[in-house]
Amino acid sequence: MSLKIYNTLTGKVEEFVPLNPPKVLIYTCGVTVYDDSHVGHGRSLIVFDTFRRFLEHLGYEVKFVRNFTDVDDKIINRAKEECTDFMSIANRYIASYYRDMEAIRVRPADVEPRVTEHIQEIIEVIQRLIEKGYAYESDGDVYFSVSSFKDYGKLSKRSPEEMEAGARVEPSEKKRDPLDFALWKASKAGEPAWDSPWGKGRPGWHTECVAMVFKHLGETIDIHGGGLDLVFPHHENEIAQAEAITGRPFARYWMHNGLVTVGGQKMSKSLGNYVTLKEIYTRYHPDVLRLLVLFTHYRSPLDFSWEKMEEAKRAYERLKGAVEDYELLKKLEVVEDRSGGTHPLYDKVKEMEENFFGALSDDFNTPEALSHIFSLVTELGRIKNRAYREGRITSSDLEAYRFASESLHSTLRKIFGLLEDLYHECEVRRVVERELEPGDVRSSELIDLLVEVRAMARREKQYKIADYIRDRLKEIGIELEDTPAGTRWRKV
RNA sequence: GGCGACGUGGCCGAGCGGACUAAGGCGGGGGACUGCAAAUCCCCUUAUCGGCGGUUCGAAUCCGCCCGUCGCCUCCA
Repeated sequence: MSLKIYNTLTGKVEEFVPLNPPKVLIYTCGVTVYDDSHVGHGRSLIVFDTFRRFLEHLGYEVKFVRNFTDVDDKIINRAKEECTDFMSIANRYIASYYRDMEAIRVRPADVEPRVTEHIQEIIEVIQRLIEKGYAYESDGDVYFSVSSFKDYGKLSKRSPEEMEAGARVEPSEKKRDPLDFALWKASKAGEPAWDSPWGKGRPGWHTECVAMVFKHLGETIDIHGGGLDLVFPHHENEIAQAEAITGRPFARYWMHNGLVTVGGQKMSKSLGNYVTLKEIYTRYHPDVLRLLVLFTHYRSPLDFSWEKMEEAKRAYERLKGAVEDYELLKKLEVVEDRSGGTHPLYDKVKEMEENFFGALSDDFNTPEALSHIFSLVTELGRIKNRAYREGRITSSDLEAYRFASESLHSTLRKIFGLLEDLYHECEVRRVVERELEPGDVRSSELIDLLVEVRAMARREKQYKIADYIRDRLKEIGIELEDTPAGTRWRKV
């Protein structure tokens, strides 16, 4: 089955053919570390993390690089506000980023380069551009000459003439042309600075990605990804620099995820309408966010709301329940049945897997893939329903359930990064909520005790007492569920 | 102003020329199960796809115009 993905460069869905299979080289633009990451960053991170997992599943040897921009205006400004140096700001938010990624289960990239560790490589890229006549020095700055690169605008589909007409470009006496962009900026007093052939300064934003790609991946990579808002000017400028130097395609496929909006407007720092990842995972299991992201096609806009988080949470609980309920079903009385023949569920599993991977192969259609997941979840529910009615389960139903739920779990975990901590949830949640719930272990024993007492009351048909216990537990966030195999409880 | 995207049931959201009598999720109603709940299942809510006009044997899917929403053009995932 061939993989098809939409390529921003051509504007078409194309068959994905890596340059040197089975290797696949991917680069995505990471975050600028001057503040906590929000849901907008999270979406992009989750999308590409999931896509990478899918490529690995297909048998590709993926080398994945995602950078940190650890020196730029915003970091410097933040440092000034706090009367500290830019490096401690960067380090603080890199640490914060790693906490977030661990919580939302975005795997680290194979290489996570930092700009400040690649100054020499950046300078070399700039020097090569000057040598080839694509860049010029001007009073300690270095600019890329947009008019010297004929393909400029091919990614964002706009021509330099149109942009001039738009006339919203930054004016500067140092630039020969208003469209030219900075590769190197002479540093002002008190700002971080590195020695260069053009004097003390620091790199402009657009060069770092080119230098890092060249160093860690090579001159042509398979996939370059990032948020839709990076298409212009950032990615356009990357292409200009890289292809001016090599004369060869920089990235064969450009993938851009749609933006996260709030009430229809882009989630961003400047609008102040952002929700940090930390807010998300202190209120919800991190899988809920992953599910929310995967419920929308990666190229469509995703309008964030807490209502949607609630919806995703319900869906998440259904998924989780389908996988977990095997533990419950096997506690029921199992009746042997030798009716023979294969259980119909095995075919359903096969069908689900084929449809699931088929959907992902068609421009990474995660919503459709999830629809196939849920059709299997419904099949599992049918078995549960039958078992609950009869108070027992046939051995073939139980075995089929085990097979199907394991297959479901393994697919969700490996590809979507969901339900990774199913059987260790208490521990993982305690890590996440460490400060919030120090006494969790003790209270779980107490809850077990109350559940026991309630069971006794029920046996005596003392329903008022039994219901009182259940209602009071619910008030403190513990929900009880009576099953043919006994009562279980969960936090809500 | 320039360039681009989007508008599908109560809400969200796939589908992008013929198996669409339009996936899936969430919500609401009814039923099965339950001491009552919860979980699970079944049924209903549930669609002619922003509007108008074209192309085609055939359009939610292609083209044109209009209306509406958003993005990029300045740092942004």
